Amino acid sequence: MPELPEVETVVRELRPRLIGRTFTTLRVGSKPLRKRWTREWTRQLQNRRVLRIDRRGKWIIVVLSDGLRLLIHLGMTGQLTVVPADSPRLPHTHLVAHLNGEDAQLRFRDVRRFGSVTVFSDHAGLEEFFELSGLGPEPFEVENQYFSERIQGTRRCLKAVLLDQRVLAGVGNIYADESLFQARLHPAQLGQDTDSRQANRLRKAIVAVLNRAIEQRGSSIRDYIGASGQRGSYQEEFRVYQRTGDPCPRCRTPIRCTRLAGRSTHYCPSCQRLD
DNA sequence: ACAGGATCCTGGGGGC
DNA sequence: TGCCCCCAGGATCCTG
Repeated sequence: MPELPEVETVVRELRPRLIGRTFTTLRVGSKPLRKRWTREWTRQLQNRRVLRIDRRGKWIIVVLSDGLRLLIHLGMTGQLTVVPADSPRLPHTHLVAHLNGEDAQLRFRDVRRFGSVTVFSDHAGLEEFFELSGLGPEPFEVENQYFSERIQGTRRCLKAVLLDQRVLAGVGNIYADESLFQARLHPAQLGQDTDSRQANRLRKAIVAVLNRAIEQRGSSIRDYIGASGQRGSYQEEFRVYQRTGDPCPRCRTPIRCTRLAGRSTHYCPSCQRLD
């Protein structure tokens, strides 16, 4: 569910609520997430203090004392919130970490359990994990040449390339569609048929769309909420995503929906031509 | 090597 | 109202 803007919003809202505080008691649910929880992780996290919170693509990194790293992925329906300890515990809450000081808890809730929570002993261990998964660069730091080469070097369609976390880290189904619309590129266009001018346009569109979405604290379609429990509002600015049949905001042609790379894909058949 | 499809899981909505 | 099917913001494994 959550893509880069949603994850960035969670991280920004976690920082003032978590940094400087210590995990005291940890409670773990019985149902497994993508990675099964170990007793060792509970032991490691106990009495560790939160020093910093970072984001890499759709990953949340909680840096704790003694180099420990708590790595979290929200999957499709993950929610990471800091709430008063006495607030009702909702169903599908898989991890509760009690915080010292004020009576608050960090909670991880995930209905579909596509999310994951993992612990790494140090910076090197986490970097090795990212290395192994081939996680690509942050969209904001990408150079034109790198992006063009990655796009032109594949026979996959642009939609599939944007969803590939090894090319860019953080773009998902919503922002892929919105960025392709902004760049006026057809989602089914093949990477190898894309010239560098178009690739550059796409790169710029991605950055602009992501930045605007972050300003709006991400998109809340159904499950997504930030660390404070607040919803995002970028869904009100969707121009193609989930707007099948609506008039294109540029040319009034009805927005079309098709299936690409196994995902529903929204585009304007008139503004986004396949050449 | 690469691309596309199936899979993991739960809940909500539409059609009958 | 009930049932069945399809769909959903993601990542990973398998197949051809």
